[in-house]
Amino acid sequence: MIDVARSAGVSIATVSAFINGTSNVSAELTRRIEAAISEIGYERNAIARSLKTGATRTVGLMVADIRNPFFTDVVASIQKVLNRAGYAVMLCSNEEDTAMQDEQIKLMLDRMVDGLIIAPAGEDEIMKRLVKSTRKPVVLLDRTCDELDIDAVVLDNAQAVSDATNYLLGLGHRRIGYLSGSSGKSTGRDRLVGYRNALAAAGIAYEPGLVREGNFREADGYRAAMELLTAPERPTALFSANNLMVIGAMRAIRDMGLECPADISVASMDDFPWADVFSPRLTTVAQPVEAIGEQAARLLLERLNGTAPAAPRLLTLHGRLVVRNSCAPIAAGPVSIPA
Amino acid sequence: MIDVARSAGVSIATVSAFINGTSNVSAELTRRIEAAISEIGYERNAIARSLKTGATRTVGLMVADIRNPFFTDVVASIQKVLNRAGYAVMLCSNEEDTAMQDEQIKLMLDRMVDGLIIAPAGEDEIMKRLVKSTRKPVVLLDRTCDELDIDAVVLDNAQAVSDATNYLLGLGHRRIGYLSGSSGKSTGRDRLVGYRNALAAAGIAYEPGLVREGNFREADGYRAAMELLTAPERPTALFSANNLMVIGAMRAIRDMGLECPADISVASMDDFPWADVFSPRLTTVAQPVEAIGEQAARLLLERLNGTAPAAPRLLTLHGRLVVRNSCAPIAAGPVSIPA
DNA sequence: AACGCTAATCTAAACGTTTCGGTATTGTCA
DNA sequence: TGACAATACCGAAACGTTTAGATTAGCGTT
Repeated sequence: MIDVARSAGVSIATVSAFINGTSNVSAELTRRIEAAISEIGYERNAIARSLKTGATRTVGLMVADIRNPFFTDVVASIQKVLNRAGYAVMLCSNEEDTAMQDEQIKLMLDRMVDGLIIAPAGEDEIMKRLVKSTRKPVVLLDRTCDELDIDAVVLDNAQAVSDATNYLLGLGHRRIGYLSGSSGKSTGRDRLVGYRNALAAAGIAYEPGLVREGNFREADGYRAAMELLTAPERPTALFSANNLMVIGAMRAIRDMGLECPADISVASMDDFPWADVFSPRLTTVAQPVEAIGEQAARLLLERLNGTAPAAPRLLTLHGRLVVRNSCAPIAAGPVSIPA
Repeated sequence: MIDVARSAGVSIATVSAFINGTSNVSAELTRRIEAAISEIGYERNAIARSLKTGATRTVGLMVADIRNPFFTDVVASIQKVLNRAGYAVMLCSNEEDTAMQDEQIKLMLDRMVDGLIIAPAGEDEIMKRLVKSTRKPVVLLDRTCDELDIDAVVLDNAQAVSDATNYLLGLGHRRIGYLSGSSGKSTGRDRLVGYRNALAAAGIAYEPGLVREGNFREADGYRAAMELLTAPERPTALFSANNLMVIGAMRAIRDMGLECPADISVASMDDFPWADVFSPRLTTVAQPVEAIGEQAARLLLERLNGTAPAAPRLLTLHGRLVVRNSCAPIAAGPVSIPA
């Protein structure tokens, strides 16, 4: 910039004013500056600018698992609105691990991002301290966090799972195995609540033996489903608290030589783009992924622009049960024991 | 830092030396500086540091489609090795679109990333000029680019598709529909070469009418498959040049009321984690996603460390045909016409 | 006691912007 | 014609580091 100023025979303050449109500069100087810029091939140094202005126009985005199509969709959506607003996004994944999570948050904060959108892997103290002590706006994605009074956008998880459970109940299922997410995450807890609520409303006793906790990964789903399938009294249906675990569950079903839905019904949180072309065509509750991303980005943008109210906002979106053919009706009465 | 220096009664140069371990500082001053740091809660400003050192310890990563599980896996792998080396990654997606691609590259370069890993959406001039004119190291991922003599890691695409085509040929298929990727990308071209090579080696004439070009997205696969399936003489097998298009193809097959593999065989590039638990269990050629990511990250890291040879390196990894049950053998002879 | 050498510390100049306050220059109006 | 305001431009001080080179102190030699 100093070279441009010299070449155009003006001060650097004028060049800066021209570039940023901060104040009027005469036609004559505009011409000379433009000429100098294109001759020199000048490009503004964003680092120096950031140092002076204190903003990087970059936001950090931490998801819980970058390989999970749910998060991928949300990332794409967030990306779109943030880019349109002139922000770049620094992405990372905590791999559903709190230690990793702390590291990643530090990494981003250290890069001086202007704000953060995070899907917490858990509610550990370090992470809480980190987000409480930073002065940058943070919005929670997919999962809330106790003690953190900040913007968040989540699904009405209890309702979503309740809907799915009711559907299974409606088909006559009474022993519904539940592959739960980690109780260390709000999604894990809230979804379980939905299951219990639906059971309670139907007057069915909650049976802890039908619930297995995992950490939302495929391997967890496999293990959990295996335990349920090899138990003395096998459930007639399985509900998985997320998309990755249901794949593990299907693998377990296959390995046990069972057929879905003939031998066991399966339903799950989170939809797949391929769900209605491969068999069994899974019944799922689809999340409004696009909207979740848009809203999270919007909340953050409003904080960054200072157009947000002081009070934290909690946005709750709604899932949609997509019935396909992975659940079969069951004969009335208690569990049918094959002859 | 200036406050820390004042509080510890030393110069800022000494504080800097202590923090960076640049030179020895006495036990006494170390103690005082540490005390001052923790008292003040000082954290180094990475922006100022970058301004001075000219490095951000951030690398830009542009994939072609962030929703494509292939890229997601590669991203996760790159992320892992880059983070371990102390780099953050700024991720974006060009959505298989060259205009978007130019924008994204500018966005990242503007953020002063130290290097770039990109999966080009195409070989447009702007993009070439951009990467030629930047002084930052760039490595190409998944796709090469004419006229760009830089590091790249790709699959042996011709071989991969050739293997799959041979498999289909071995089952007796003679009319193999090919859902091609865009000819504007090296993957699109190289994979088609593999198909033609296999056909040629088997002494089968290449029939352009059996090939439809798409842009690697699900909708393209649907459209392309539909065209092939509604043609007067329908192919007995379909090969899709990538994972997203094969889903579209399966949708088309379903919409046409056909069964796979009974009515038509299907195989595809790129594996899915769920491929062997949902039916039809797709036969695919799996890419070594983890290795691709690792190698790309390694190439870049070596450039950043200055430990790379001057000459550009081209790494070619190999795919692996995973046979499942989406392809059926066909009766010998020409296409069987149902009575 | 003077000297040189090494190690520890400091001073001050960058890095490339933005921005505050000031100075010409011009135009307006009494 | 002189005072005043508005406009266009500039000088220089930040922003928070790193780092080359200067200074100082300590210590062994002679």
